[in-house]
Formats: sequence, C-alpha cells, structure tokens
Amino acid sequence: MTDPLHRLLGSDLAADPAFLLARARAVTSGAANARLAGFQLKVRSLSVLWLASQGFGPSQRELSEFLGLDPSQVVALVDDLQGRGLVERRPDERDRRSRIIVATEAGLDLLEQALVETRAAGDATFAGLTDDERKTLTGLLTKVAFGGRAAGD
Amino acid sequence: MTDPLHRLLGSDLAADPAFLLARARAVTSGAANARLAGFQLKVRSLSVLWLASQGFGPSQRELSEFLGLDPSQVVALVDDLQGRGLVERRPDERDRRSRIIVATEAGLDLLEQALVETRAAGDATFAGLTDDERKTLTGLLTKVAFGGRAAGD
DNA sequence: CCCAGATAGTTGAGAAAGTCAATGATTGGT
DNA sequence: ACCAATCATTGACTTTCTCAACTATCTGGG
Repeated sequence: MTDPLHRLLGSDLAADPAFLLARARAVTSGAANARLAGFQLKVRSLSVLWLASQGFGPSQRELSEFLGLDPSQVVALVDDLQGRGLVERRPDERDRRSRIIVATEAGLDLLEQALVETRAAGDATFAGLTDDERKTLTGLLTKVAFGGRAAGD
Repeated sequence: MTDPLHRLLGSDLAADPAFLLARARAVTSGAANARLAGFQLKVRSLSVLWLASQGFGPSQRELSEFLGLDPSQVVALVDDLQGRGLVERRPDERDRRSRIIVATEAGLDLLEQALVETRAAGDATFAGLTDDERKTLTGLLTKVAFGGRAAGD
C-alpha cells in the first residue's frame, strides 16, 4: 500500500462519528472552497450570500446563530460582501438595532454562478453515494446539526 | 418562535450537505471539546493519542494524512502530548527519518478516561438518532471522508 | 414617563488553527 | 556515488475562533 490511510482505517478512531464528521467536512469544504476561489468566495461567505438571497431577510444575529458563528465573524463576512456590492444592510423597521441582510442584483448573479461550482464540487465529493444515500445522509445530518429541530418538528 | 433557527430551516442552504456537515461537525466537536477540557485535551490531541494506543505505531506522516492535517500541526500535537508524558516518539528501524508515535502507560490511562467522556458527548449529540441510524450515518460518512476507500475496498 | 436589564451590532485583542516555504537527515533508484 | 524524493521540523504568515467591552436600542415594571 502506498496509501497510509488504508492501514489506519482499521482503528477505532476510524469508526468514530465525530471524527468522520470532521474529516468529511474537511474534504467537502476543501473541495468547495477550491472551486469558489475564482469568485473570491468561500463556503462561509457563500452561505451568507445564499441566505440573503431567498427572501428571508435574515438579521445578522439570525445568520450568526444559524451558521454557528460568533456575531463578530458575521460582521466581517457582511462587511466583505457589502464592500463588493453583493449584499446590502437594510434597517429593520421593527427593531432599529437590527440589520437585515439582503442580496443585491450583482449578488444574485454571482450566487447563481457560484452555486454551479459548489454543485459540481458536491457531485465530486459525494460521488461514492447513490441519490438515496445522499438523501439519507442529509436527513441524518439535519438531525445532528439542529439537535432534532428538523423539518418535522 | 424565540428560536431564529426555525425560520431559516426552510432555506436551500439548510438542505445543502456540505453546510450540514460543517454545522454537525461544529456541534459534535464543540460538545466533545467541552467534555475533554478537564483533561487538557481536544478532539485533535485525543485522536493522536488514540491512534498511538492501538498498536498501529503510526508515523507522523501517517497521522498527518489520516487526520487531514499539515505535518507541522502533527509536530505541535505530538510535542504537546510527549511533553506531558502521554506518548513517545520511537525510532523507526526501517526508516530513520520517520518517528513512530506510541502511547505510554499514562497515555493509555488518560485515554481510557477521556473516551468515557467523548462517548457521553456522542450519546448526547446523537441522541436524536436510533442505533441503526447511527450505523448508517457512520457508513455514509466513511465513504465521504475517505473517498470510497471504505472497509470493503 | 423613566429606569433597569437584556439584546443587536460593532470593535479590538489574543488564542488556536490552517497554509506554505525552507532545511537537514535519510532513503531509494540508477 | 549521485540525485530526486521523503520525513520531520522550524518559522512566517494568514485565517478562524473566542471573548470582553462599548454604543444604541428595545422591553417590561414601577
């Protein structure tokens, strides 16, 4: 085996869900980031842009909580996207402390192109799975990622 | 809903496997790290200790590749564990460039205690899943994490 | 109305993690 | 014996994470 991975696949660690999660995430986001590099985006910034483009009008706090990021990280992310004219910070009429993040036309355009790339990256990294398996995987991951607050709850 | 997560669960992002992987990983490793704090360990260092304790005698390069880390990160990890007397760097008789990492008695003791904690953390974070679902999840994750080089190949 | 306490966003500092190039020792092939 | 490749290590540098502070604003109780 020129492949040192093979040997350690028999370890108990290799069967640990937390470890597998970490490695799978590294693989997928690495691949996605590589494909997004041309757009000056990463999965992080793309996620913000994406959420800003579907009519939800998320506040920064909502982004922070949904993405699992510190509020200050969201500030940096939005600063960057706004500086490039991809999103806007709009006032929230109900709460003047809050800012609503919404994608601009340019943001929507870029998003559309970027999603083509990430879908390609996803197809590559999930190539070993059938369509059914992918659905199963996303279902299970949703439960883990949102502590049971899945669609059915 | 006091819970802002709920609203954004309907977004396309919420159905994206790469995003779910990132969030699920953040949840699980966050919980595990919290439980490991008392041992001055994190999932990273525990993984090294674990792999060093099962008779595989991994070299640092193997650790680096298996864990998906830069070799220099492994140096730091092993330095720390070795400095605390939990692992040793042994010469590889076949290749004197290489160092074999193996857990000490103290390392094995600590590992045993630490694994109790991580199992508890795992039970908590995967509480929403049945045993069958957990098996399915680890199977699918293995394929993603190791690009198809799973047990059966 | 006014106050107290909580919350949204922002800033800045410091720790941890990730990336990359260079180096010395060693290996294997020719 | 030589040369390219490999392993571990170091150091520099960037990115990401985590926290504490601060301002502006909201909410609920008197």
